[in-house]
Amino acid sequence: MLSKKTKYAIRALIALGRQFEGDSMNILSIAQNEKIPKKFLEQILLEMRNAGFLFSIKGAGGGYSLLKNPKEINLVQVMRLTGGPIAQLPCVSLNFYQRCEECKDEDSCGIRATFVSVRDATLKILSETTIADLIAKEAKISELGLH
Amino acid sequence: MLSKKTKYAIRALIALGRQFEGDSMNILSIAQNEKIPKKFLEQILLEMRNAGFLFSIKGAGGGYSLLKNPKEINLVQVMRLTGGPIAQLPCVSLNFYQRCEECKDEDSCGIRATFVSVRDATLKILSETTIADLIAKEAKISELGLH
DNA sequence: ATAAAGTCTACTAAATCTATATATTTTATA
DNA sequence: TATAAAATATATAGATTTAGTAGACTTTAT
Repeated sequence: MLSKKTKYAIRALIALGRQFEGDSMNILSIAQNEKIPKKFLEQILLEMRNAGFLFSIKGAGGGYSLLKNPKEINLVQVMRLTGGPIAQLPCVSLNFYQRCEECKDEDSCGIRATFVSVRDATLKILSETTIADLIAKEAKISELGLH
Repeated sequence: MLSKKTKYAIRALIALGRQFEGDSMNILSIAQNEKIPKKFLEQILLEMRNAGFLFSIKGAGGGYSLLKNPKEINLVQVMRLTGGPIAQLPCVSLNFYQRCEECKDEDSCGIRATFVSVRDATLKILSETTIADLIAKEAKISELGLH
């Protein structure tokens, strides 16, 4: 399951991505627009800032802006940053690997092999989807009035 | 993340599948062979019994056996039974749908669209993988001594 | 000086997951 | 027929994770 934290992070990046190279946005306005609890969002933005995705200005009139181009941020990066593993099994995770305690032999484990496939399929989709793609999709549909 | 419950359920089905149409197995021996906490396994087997996957005999000499052919049990069925949703987002789940509170419009939501793709890719793999496949893979490799 | 805004750390509350406990029922068999 | 093996059923405990809140601090524009 995608955590709310990750979902909020993606939504915040979309909001900031729409303003890429434009004005900065403050936490409160993102929180209100995206319906994210403000204090929770603070933590999330801070983490993304410390990871080099965002730039911030303190003080009155301050706020956040996106440092990286939305085209260069894909969902794998965001999920790894905020949500931990993408894999559904620890023994299959590339970045958060943990052996199953009860496992007799990883190489012959059919469950593991299956979830390696699931992981790879997931990784493919998420690595090919960028914040720019999400912005484009949302803009396109609302502009056409298709909803 | 796949819960331990689901992982244990699959492992138990593999163990029972190896004996399909043969002798029944008791909880204790499955628990020991597969390194699953016995009391936890009891609950899991009971659930699968009540869902029509297993047949049980009470009393001394009793135990569990598989009712369905291992070829007819795929991982989607098992996961739905023991683990709940397969989707990574509630708003994308076929069987456990829940709207995102903060969602403005599902049709234009790029996050949602992405995770529909992830769900479908996952569903495809899991629905094509049966208990029989897992048994075959494990048997094949251990027989060849490849590990 | 004041208010707006980000920073940082700690904490709490709720939910979920994992596992255990206890009592009951059923059945084979010595 | 007493005993032990084994499943059934429900309740509960403990641990972990997730989500959200609180509060004190720093920085900066006006």
